[in-house]
Amino acid sequence: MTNHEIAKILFEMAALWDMLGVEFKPRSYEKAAEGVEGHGDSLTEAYKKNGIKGLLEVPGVGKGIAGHIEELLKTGHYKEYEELKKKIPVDISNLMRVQGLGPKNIKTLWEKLEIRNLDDLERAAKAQKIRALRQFGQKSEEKILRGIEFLKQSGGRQLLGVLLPEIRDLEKRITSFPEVERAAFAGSARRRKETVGDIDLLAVSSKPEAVVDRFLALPEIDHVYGKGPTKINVRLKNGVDADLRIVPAESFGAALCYFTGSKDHNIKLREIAIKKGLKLNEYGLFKGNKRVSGRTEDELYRTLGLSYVEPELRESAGEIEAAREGRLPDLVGYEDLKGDLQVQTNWTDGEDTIEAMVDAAERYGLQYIAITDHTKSLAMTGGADEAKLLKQMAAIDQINRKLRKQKRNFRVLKGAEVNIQKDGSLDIADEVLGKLDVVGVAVHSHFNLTREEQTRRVLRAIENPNADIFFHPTARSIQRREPIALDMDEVIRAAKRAGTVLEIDSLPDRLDLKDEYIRRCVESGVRMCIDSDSHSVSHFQYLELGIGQARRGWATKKDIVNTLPVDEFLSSLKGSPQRRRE
DNA sequence: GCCGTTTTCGGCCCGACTGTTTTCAGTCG
Repeated sequence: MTNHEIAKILFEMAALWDMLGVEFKPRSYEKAAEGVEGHGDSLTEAYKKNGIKGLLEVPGVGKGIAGHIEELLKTGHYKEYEELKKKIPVDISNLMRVQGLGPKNIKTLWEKLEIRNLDDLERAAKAQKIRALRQFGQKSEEKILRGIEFLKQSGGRQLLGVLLPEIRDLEKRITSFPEVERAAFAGSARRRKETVGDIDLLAVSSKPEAVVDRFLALPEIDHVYGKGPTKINVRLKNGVDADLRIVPAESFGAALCYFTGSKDHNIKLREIAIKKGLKLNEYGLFKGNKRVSGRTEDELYRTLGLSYVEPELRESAGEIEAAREGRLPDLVGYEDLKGDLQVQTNWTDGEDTIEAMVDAAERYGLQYIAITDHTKSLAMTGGADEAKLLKQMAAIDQINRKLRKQKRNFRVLKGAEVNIQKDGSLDIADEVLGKLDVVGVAVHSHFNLTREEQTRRVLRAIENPNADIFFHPTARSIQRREPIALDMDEVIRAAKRAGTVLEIDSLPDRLDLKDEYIRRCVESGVRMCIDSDSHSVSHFQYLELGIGQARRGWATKKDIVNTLPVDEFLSSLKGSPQRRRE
């Protein structure tokens, strides 16, 4: 059973308790579901290894829910859930996805109209049966139909890398309104989560109504869900929802914090406020009616007795405690990278020449890149064999000579993205690998091996003395392909033993390693690198996403090898300098 | 049902907005 499947049942339980009017339980189940969903390790495995103790390690899961999960894993059944489902046999998870429908309304729709799923809901709404219900009306009915339509069209979250440019564009346009002093985007995009559900925007103005009017006039807006004097909620033509909130300058910090989230982080801040006899909301931190803080986030955190928490850390994952004790990490910065260690060119499946990639990387502010074209067993990309690699090395030597002559402070490293074969061996001869500056190894096939087989295969590759970096370790593709089944703790231990660097691949749909594994590497002292995996000159911009992910994993500059200047970087690789002789 | 630098019992964030209501429940973030 996957974590996702377990989490789904717990989410449904939360809704079911809500329908029954039970207090506090819903929130507990919800929190447990979130904990399970976000847990990197399979609970099935954790339970096999450590029994109920393994389950209790998940945040939000206590004795009660751990017992239910155990029952589910052991017997495939969960009695209480099945009984509640018998009482209210509806497709809760899908119905909850309709904007404006929550547990209470779903219960009413089931009791009065026997609506069980989205199809029933759509039929009833189209037949105008819903408007006749108490507490519903024509507008609710129309809203439900729009919600169903929206689900059919887009359905869910989009990749951060896809939305970020559009979010920044909106931010810029709002900033340019004459009544606006300043504007900022917040929400999960500011926390650099890998996917974004909707766009949260914040503006400072003393004329909020005028800002609302100007925002409404933007051509991007498709539909207005709701608007008030300081708040507006719309759907954009690109299919994404956006919220704009307008606050006075003295509330900007508090509003930015509130709007950035995460929700759990905010709740913890508010609890700290309560304990200090204060009240925290989006307008500021208050003692009675007196605002004591809130103009900037920095000030707000300090008043609460905390050091400033970077947005990427605000996931209620220990950052509050660390902020209280002054032991937050000094995160790797967005300007800290000096090199990029995974770059493809038109020698295989990249679009551009080595020279073009060099120019683009230099413009981006880098000092070195490794050219890492695919190798031969990845035939569809025109992967290089030994002879082609040797030829490319000669070409790179020539480019470096030219760069030196032009007095450019830039170096091209000879590398490859070497394919890991099914048995964990590499598809290029050791003798040639030994001539490269940087050897990356990667999984591009046999994604469906068992966890034991896959882990064994990957360990063999990591332990290969020629393998400097393990590229995109879990081979996931967000919203498209599941990660390969790996015992990540084993992988991290092996990387530590062998001195192999683990990569954070920055492509919008990879972001692999993901935040949770990055944090484990940081804790284990395993070094990582942040690469763009560029296949064209425009892809270096994605490095920002990888850096964001690294920050979400609490990584500092010293955890990331390509923050080093080129010579220091090269001599930090395993086996060097013996293996590499110029 | 969870959780703990005020607690192993007694709490559990806070406000905006909608739609249906004549004062508020439900949803959302």
